[in-house]
Amino acid sequence: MYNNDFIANMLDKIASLLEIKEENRFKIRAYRMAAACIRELTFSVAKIEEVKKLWEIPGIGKAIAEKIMEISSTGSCETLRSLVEEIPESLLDFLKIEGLGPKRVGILYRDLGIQNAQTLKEFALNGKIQELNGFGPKIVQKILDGLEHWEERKGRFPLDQVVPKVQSLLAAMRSIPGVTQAEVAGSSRRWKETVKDLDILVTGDKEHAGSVMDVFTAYPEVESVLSQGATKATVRWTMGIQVDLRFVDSDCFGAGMQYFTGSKEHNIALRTLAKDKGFKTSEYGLFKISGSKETKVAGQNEEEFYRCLGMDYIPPEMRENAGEIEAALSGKLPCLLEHSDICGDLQMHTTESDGKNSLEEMAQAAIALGYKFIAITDHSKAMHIAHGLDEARLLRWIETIHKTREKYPQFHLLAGVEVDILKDGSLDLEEKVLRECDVVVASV
DNA sequence: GCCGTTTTCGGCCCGACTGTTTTCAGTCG
Ligand SMILES: Nc1nc2c(ncn2[C@H]2C[C@H](O)[C@@H](COP(=O)(O)OP(=O)(O)OP(=O)(O)O)O2)c(=O)[nH]1
Ligand SMILES: [Mg+2]
Ligand SMILES: [Mg+2]
Repeated sequence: MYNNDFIANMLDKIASLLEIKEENRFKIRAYRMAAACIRELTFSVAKIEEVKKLWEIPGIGKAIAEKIMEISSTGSCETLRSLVEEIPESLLDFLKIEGLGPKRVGILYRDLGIQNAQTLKEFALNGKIQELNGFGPKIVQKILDGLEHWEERKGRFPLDQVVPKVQSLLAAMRSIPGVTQAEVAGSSRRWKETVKDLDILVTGDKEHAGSVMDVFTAYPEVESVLSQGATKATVRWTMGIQVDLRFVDSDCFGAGMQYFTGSKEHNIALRTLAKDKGFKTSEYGLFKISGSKETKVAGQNEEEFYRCLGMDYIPPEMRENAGEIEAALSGKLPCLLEHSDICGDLQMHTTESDGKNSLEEMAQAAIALGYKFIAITDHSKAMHIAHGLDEARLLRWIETIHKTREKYPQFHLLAGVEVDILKDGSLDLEEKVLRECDVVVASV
């Protein structure tokens, strides 16, 4: 069964090949939009049996729906097969080189017949590439650098690995004179599990933009500066992650956050909607268009930005163009689950087996978190290394939990066990003992 | 390729930075 990511990746591959082929850019965007849209779906596309059902998904039309059906059942499609006859798949790797996009990759292939890394390096060194239209010494150097650092390429980073680093960077930015705000944006603000890069928005007086850029590019973690302009800079840190900084005026903070938080697909959908309603939106604000006149109607405040477009405020976590804009327009946005919505935990270990904290410590910590109940479910005896409980120990342990429970009358301290499922499928503890538990978790 | 209470054709988000462009294309966010 081909999953949604597999199908989306294949549509993205078709899009990239079409780009190198210099197909119509809106056709290419249609493939990219369809891919992004499939990644956001909460059900498996391959399970859909009728083309019509696919077709009903916004962003997927008749042509792409049929291709999806084909990919779902065969793992590929005719469009892709005939495309790779024209445009070698190996060219797709070149797109990852800084400074090489579909146009230049296409020229390299068509004019010089370059389709693998060896010949790319060869032609970069013998001066042939530099002679091409649209190429020069700087691009050639970037190609050579890109080939050199091919193996060091990093993929996406787990969010928890980068959060502490970004907090330190924000602190450094906030201490620059003239800076009013520094916040994390992009996929980190949308709380994606992994992020490709870090996106930082800094606001302040225009005359301080230069010093912000200087501090950012001289930050200790920086390995190289990829670009640096008046309001935007990109660097790569030694740990391999890229960091993007955007600077806007203080009164553009809301619009800047809206832009830089994304997602790209959410931004495009929102901007299209704004346009239909007679507005223009950018990182500088929301502008009402009348004739040739533009009047700024929002910019400072992100909530206001959405309100002026006639919709509820959309939390960053929902900004993926997965129906949230339509929901916000009709006041039907779902509520996000908050930490405060968690009222208990039914799987917890204590020092009685392999936990780090005692029964009382666990109970008190749960109460401090605002929980109404927890279940203590230490391991059963098959887990020797975890010092698992046998029947006799479990019975005594249940008694201890019952006694402890009396100290916390407002709180539900449940007695339980995490019982192993043995190789033959039976449980590790006798049923009559398990019956004494409030909660039994069975695990393999 | 997708889409539609101003539509089935003619639009499709908007802006910054770089390099080689003598007026802007390519790439990226
Ligand atoms: N309007 C508009 N905004 C864009 C576009 N591309 C990127 N952005 C905005 C929205 C993105 O969330 C933000 C940061 O871009 P990134 O490429 O870093 O993507 P993002 O952080 O969403 O995901 P990532 O984990 O980095 O892949 O910039 C675009 O084509 N149009
Ligand atoms: Mg990002
Ligand atoms: Mg970025």
